[in-house]
Amino acid sequence: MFPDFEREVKDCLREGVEKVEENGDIPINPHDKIADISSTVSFKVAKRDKKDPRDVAEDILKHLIAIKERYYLIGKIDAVGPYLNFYTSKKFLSETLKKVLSEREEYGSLHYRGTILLEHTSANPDGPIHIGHIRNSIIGDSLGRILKKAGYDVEIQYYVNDMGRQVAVVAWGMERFALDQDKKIDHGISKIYAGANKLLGADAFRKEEVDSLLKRFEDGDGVTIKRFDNLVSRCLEGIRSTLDGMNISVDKFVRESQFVFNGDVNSIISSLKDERYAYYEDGALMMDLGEFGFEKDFVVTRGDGTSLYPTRDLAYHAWKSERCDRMIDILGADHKLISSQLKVILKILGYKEPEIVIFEFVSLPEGSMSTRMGKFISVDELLEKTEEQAYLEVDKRRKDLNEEEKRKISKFISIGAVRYDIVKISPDKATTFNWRDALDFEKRGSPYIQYAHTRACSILNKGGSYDEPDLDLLREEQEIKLIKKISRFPLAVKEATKDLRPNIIATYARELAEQFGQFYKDIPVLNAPNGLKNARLALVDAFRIVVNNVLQLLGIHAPKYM
RNA sequence: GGGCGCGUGGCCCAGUGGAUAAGGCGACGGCCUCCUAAGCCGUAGAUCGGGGGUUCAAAUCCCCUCGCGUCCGCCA
Repeated sequence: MFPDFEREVKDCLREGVEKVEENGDIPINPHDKIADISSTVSFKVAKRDKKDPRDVAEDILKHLIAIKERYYLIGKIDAVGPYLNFYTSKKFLSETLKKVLSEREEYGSLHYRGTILLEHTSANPDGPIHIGHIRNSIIGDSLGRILKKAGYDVEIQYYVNDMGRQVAVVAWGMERFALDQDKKIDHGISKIYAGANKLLGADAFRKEEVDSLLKRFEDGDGVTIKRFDNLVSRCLEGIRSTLDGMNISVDKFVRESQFVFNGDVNSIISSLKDERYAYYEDGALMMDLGEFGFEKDFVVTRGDGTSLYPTRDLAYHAWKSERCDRMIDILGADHKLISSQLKVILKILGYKEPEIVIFEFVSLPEGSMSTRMGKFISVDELLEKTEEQAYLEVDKRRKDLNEEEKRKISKFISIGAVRYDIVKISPDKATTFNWRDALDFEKRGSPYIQYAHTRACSILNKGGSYDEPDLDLLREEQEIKLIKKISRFPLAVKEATKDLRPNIIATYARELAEQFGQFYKDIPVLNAPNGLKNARLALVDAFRIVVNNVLQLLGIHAPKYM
């Protein structure tokens, strides 16, 4: 409903401001600090006419008042100093609730169109995913859900690096170390990978063995390919089960090697060598991207003509480019340079450019993580510990529940807590992981929002069904504030979609739950007189629907009780 | 050395051109005969790293500077 109000305010302003002969953009601010929407046009007009913006605001206000009756979602309009403030009408409030109650889980959906290929995670299959990778997965998964809500047709892809040097190192290590059968497969592989790296050290001879393994793979040697494929598939199985456990789904795992074997990489290389930016150095094909602002040249092939990861990535993006309207990649900060070079080269070749969402690193108090060194905290371990902690919290409060129920609750609380803690942080903030915060459930994170949902469910459960509510009875401050917050959900979806920032949804979810908390405290529902009770039940139901929809966008379970 | 990002109360963090800088943790003080206290209310705590500039208006834009992170040709 808020977008409709926004449109009315814009139309109304345009009409009113024309009277003072101003045509350009009409600036409005939807923030709810003071009014529901405010406008700063007065400054603009005042500057042009060299007048006091406060006088201009008064002047415009007169015109607005005269026409405002035709805008049924606008209630009060006033001018505070130079600011023109718009407030929603009573009609707006009841229309908002009607819309939520009829659209249900569709509420908040927008009408954007097109297909998007969203790539996220794409962690190398050399071990389990750790708390750095999961930031990628959570941002990507949440964004995917948000973009679907916005109306896009979204396919999630995980690009599998199945022929990189790390895979060769694991394959090499497999022959020298026994796989720990007690461990989850990706953890077992990680141990071998770290062990192999240690053994390789600076040993040139051993490194040559790894190189020749890689060469045999690229030359299409059946046995080597099978070995690589086997361990990549098994590692991926482990990664996939971790992702599943966090409500993260991937539509397609795309293997890097397919672009080498089907000739795509070679055709990219031959197109590139005909470009005027191309040159050879010691047998390696290079691209001078100086005119695009890159100091360092881009290396397309090794001296021996074999391809490098960025070149194979180019082939992957060229392939994606022909299968969608938009490509979005979620990448760690270490890919900033390479991804902007990739964009430029795709453009040179005439392909679509991906939109890149960069997130900064997650480090440990003792420094950065490294799969190669075996120095990381895995997502499996994080979930295990948070679930354990969540169990203590559940057990403390719900002695009445049986073991199975308590386990079930601890599980969705811990998944939600982890997801929320990560998604709420702006992607461009580097963070340091610490156990104290990760295991703290006494803050306004996911459990708080889930709890608001359970309270609403509990009221609805006890209140029974309601019929034909007279929504105009909802006149208390906390009722109105809650409805207004509910009305802004589509706005949050729109902003998160436009900026590709899922943390906007996380903030909205918290604000929505906070508003319900205040409502809950001040407004009795079950003990209210009949008509009012009916209307309030409808409001609680509307809140329940919206908080459920928001949690859905964050991949967090909305429980009926906890 | 260069590029990019970040710097907001003791700690974490939202806000990226407009009004009184939003929350959380921690601290202090209140609220359960009443829909789950995983809650609600209140108090203390911020020269938005520092300096200069643009603007009617700057945490937000520009320049300089300091600190941290990250990247900088045959790894991925």
